[in-house]
Amino acid sequence: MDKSPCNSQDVEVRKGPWTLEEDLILTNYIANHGEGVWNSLAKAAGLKRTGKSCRLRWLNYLRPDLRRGNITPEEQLLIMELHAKLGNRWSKIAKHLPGRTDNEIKNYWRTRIKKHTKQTEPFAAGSSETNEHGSSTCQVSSATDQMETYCPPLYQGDVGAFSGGNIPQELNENYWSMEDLWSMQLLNGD
DNA sequence: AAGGATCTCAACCGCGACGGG
DNA sequence: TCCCGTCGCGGTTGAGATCCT
Repeated sequence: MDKSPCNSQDVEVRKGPWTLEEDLILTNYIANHGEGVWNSLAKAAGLKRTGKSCRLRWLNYLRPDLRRGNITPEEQLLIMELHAKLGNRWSKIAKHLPGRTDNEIKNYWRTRIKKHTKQTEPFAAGSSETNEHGSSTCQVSSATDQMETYCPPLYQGDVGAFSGGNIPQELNENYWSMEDLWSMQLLNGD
């Protein structure tokens, strides 16, 4: 469909970083006409971008109600809490954090977890055999999975910690308890 | 001061859901 | 009911910035 950039009739599609001029065009257009069907918006605004790209740029960068800058400790806690409940449903999590985007939260989470995983790697390596028989609540199938649904090794095999039975089954399988989150707070140290 | 390693974040990609014709 | 266009989401990548040795 859009895979033929040489097609003479199709306007060539720009990719990569947005220029200031493009930002201005998009912002002005939306200010005047509002958000709409993104594909036609891109064309109507005269941008050589896909509607998808315009949408992303607007939602993640240009929207006037965006809060840019450091995630506050309160927001951090909320993110952790919501991630424990919702998993990687970044857009859902973002809805609870006015002014923050799913992309921002996703990036924030991943870098945090990456850091945390590194910090605890020696432990994880040492206790890796615990996962072999699937005896813990964590289903680690790869390094990536470990990052996404990481369980602090201290709790591995210690399912009894959840014996209160308050954790819904589908959550119990992949996500952290609040205790985990609080302990991570301490590890982060900020 | 230089070079390498690591981190951060904007942007792209692929897929599934949804709605209209 | 099927097909097509569009949207929204989650995962991934790459470039620039920053830190470390």
